[in-house]
Amino acid sequence: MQTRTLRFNYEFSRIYRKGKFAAGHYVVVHYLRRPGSPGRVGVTASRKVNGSVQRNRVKRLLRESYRLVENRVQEGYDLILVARQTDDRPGMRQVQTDLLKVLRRARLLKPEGETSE
RNA sequence: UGAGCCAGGCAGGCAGCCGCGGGCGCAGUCCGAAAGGGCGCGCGUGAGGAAAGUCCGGGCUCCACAGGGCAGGGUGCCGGGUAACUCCCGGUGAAGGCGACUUCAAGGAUAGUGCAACAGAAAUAGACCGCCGGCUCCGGCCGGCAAGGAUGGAAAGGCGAGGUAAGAGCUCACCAGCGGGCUGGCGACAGUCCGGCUAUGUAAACCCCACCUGGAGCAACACCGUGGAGGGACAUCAAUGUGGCCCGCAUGUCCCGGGGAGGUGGCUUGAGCCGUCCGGAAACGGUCGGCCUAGACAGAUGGCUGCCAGAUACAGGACCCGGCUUACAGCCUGACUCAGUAA
RNA sequence: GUCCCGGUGGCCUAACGGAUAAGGUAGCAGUUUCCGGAACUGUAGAUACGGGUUCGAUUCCUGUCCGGGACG
Repeated sequence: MQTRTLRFNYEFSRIYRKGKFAAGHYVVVHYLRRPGSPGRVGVTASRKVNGSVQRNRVKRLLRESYRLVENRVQEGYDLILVARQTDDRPGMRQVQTDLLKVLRRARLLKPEGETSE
């Protein structure tokens, strides 16, 4: 993964506090502009997602979804992808389309070249 | 064939491509004075039977501690296993089941104290109805009895016979319980004989007896530790600020101890796993041989495709072991029981 | 992750091992009023779940589930 991962709690806190967010059905994206940086990302699951198996599962799906669309994301942003608690257990396609929808709404995708993929 | 019961085991597999954590190797590039670090390539490795609940027991680490006792907590039939246990194995007794089998905190109620509501005459203590005898003014009174009725979870052993005015272990047989002897057993206990003649329940109520027991927990603990706060030393009025000037104070340099953020260790070779043989009824122990099998710190196992007939439960390590308990789709293997049918 | 508390009607609190589980508030119905409120009367509604000890369990023991707290 070219993008570096967020590591410390204060980094998460600053993005939650100062950044903006956009929510979908399965995922919430918090983002904060950070000029001059290649961009970093952190993946988390809501505490309401019951069971470590479910939490880790949705985090894996989110990581994989992000990896597949990584090169289409605007640079210079810190992102946090938060998995939400839902009644169903989402599959890969659902998470990926939801993530794309949210990123597009937050205008975090690169303007052109995305249709070529 | 159906129903059941017990023990053990598996927990989707294979292939291709992309991706992730740890390890080893390679040498290219970038950063750095260096040590080293980032990016890259290759090889190999990478969650469970419960990893869970945190209910017990240990290892390990730190703190406390001369020795002994009390208090508090725990355990509680017997023998064995184990590092240890509230666990496991075997046995005894009791309860349940036609049975295979299952379940049991299963010491002591003549050490003492407490409690036992309501009902009932009476709850550890006796006479309401009643039965029998006597008296009678026919209302009942006196005495005997504890078999029957009624209440209750429990009513002074049970049941039968004798006996009696009616009754009663009053007497006798059997059974239960209590005490003692003998036999078997390491023991719990079992069998048998004798005796006296009967003792409510509750100790997961206080308690008594026997045995065990310091406290905390890897976010323990150890090391490094920018800055900042504190203390000390030096320097020297040379410089700056305060001040009319000196002393002093702050700024300067060095040291000290404690140590927040962060980093490193602890961190995986261990009461380890697999197999052979031996001892043992078993749990388990021993000999020999082989193997190395996650160590993360926003926290690694995922995605796509194909095949296997179909389907994929409960669920993810966080210092490590031994147990218990709880959750769980679909199966496999073996022993046994009952019912039906056939031979 | 480690350690520690708690669970009673919709909500807030009571209940030496002995009831038909008590009270306040909210709900419903009625009385009162022209109507509403207040007041008065009545009424329904609960021991988180399972097992055990006991004659008898909200209480004692045990196992689950749920909620909360401390450290971080």
